[in-house]
Amino acid sequence: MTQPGFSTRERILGAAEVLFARHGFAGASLRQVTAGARVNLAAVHYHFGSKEGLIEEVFRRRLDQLNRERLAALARVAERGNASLEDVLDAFIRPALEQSLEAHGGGAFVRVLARAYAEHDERLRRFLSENYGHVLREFASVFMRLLPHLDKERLYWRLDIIAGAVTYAMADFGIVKRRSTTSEETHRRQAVTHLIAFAAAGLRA
Amino acid sequence: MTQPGFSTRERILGAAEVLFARHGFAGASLRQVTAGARVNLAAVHYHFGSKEGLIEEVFRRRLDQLNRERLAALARVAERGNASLEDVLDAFIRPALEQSLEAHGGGAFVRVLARAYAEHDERLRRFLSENYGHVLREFASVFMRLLPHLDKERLYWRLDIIAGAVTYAMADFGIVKRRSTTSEETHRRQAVTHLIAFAAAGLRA
DNA sequence: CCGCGGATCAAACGATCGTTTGAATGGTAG
DNA sequence: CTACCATTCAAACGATCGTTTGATCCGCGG
Repeated sequence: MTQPGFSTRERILGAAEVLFARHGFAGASLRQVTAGARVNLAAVHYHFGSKEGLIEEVFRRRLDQLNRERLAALARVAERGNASLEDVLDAFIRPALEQSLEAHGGGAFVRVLARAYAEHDERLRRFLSENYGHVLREFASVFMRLLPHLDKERLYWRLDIIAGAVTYAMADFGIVKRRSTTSEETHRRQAVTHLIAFAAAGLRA
Repeated sequence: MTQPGFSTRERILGAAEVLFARHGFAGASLRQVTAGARVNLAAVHYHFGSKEGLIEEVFRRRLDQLNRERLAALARVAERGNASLEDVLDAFIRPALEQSLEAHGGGAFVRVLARAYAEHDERLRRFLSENYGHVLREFASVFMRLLPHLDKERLYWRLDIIAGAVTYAMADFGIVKRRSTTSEETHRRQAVTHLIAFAAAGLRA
């Protein structure tokens, strides 16, 4: 992604994603980004206007794809008719897993996303809510049908808890140390399996 | 905490905690910190040696107290003999809640802690592991006794998931918007109640 | 009374930050 | 070939960063 064969724009986005994941939005400088992407410093402002514009584009690119896949997976599950709780959770979580396993540093974005939560930035929250709020609402309505005994407030609380756990687990922030004999891919896949089982039990309680 | 009546050292720690929570470790400058604490810029280096030293002391001060209270709560639960899963979870989570409700900006530290996870900094992780790893091990062994059907690997995965959920919920990163009629204290207390119920169900699965 | 030392202060250090400028580059339409 | 326009480039802008310096303050023991 940061190598020749990709456009200047794509190389900047790729390098920014990795460096934002590693050092944070304030901690990663545009000079580090442009050095990593092997492009001129001014290219960032030419293509994205500002550092803030670059940050937003890093989000937009990945989240557009991620939420398209989530809605597609949800639709696939819903039309089968006999969807289980685990199926719906899988439709939400697995696309994030698959993206994190993509070739060109896909694993970095889940950490950028976790950073964004920690940033607690109001502008960013509004951006996320406006562009991707409908995805969450769609999942919530399906959960509501599957858990008729659960009142709305309880459901929202639990989905919130799950969202936090997913973010945390996918970003590999945990204390469970990956064994050197286990690949990063296997580790992430195990995390998803445990997450789904745990979340389903918590929702059914 | 940032007001007269507290020592220079305490005022710096208080202001730093709030600003690190709001803007991150890289995003909050020492000039902002010393301005907020109403002390001279050089006071940071006089009392803490460097910005890194200040960050470590912000952690040490709160975590020492937090984990002392966690172990005390665990001991209180254990000696009663008939401890439930919910009791043990409460011993882990409630001290964090109580600290977040303390008078002098206690709510800031849980967000600083969440930032630290996101930072993914190896030095900081080692610092946390060396100083507070024994607390986690102690809780794990109690959970192991209460959940004899659960193998060690599964237990560790689930505790990891819970730790993530707790961190995110206490830091108020969620999408559940607090109603204007609900105080921040009530909101946090509700979060803990839902967390414990959810986590207990997930562990029993 | 003096003088020592911890604490605080204003001021400046060089480095690095995001951003801007204006010129060079190179492909393409007329 | 010429003219144009999107792109890339080196260089510099002022602002702000963490850190250091040396002077100044002030309470306390001798």
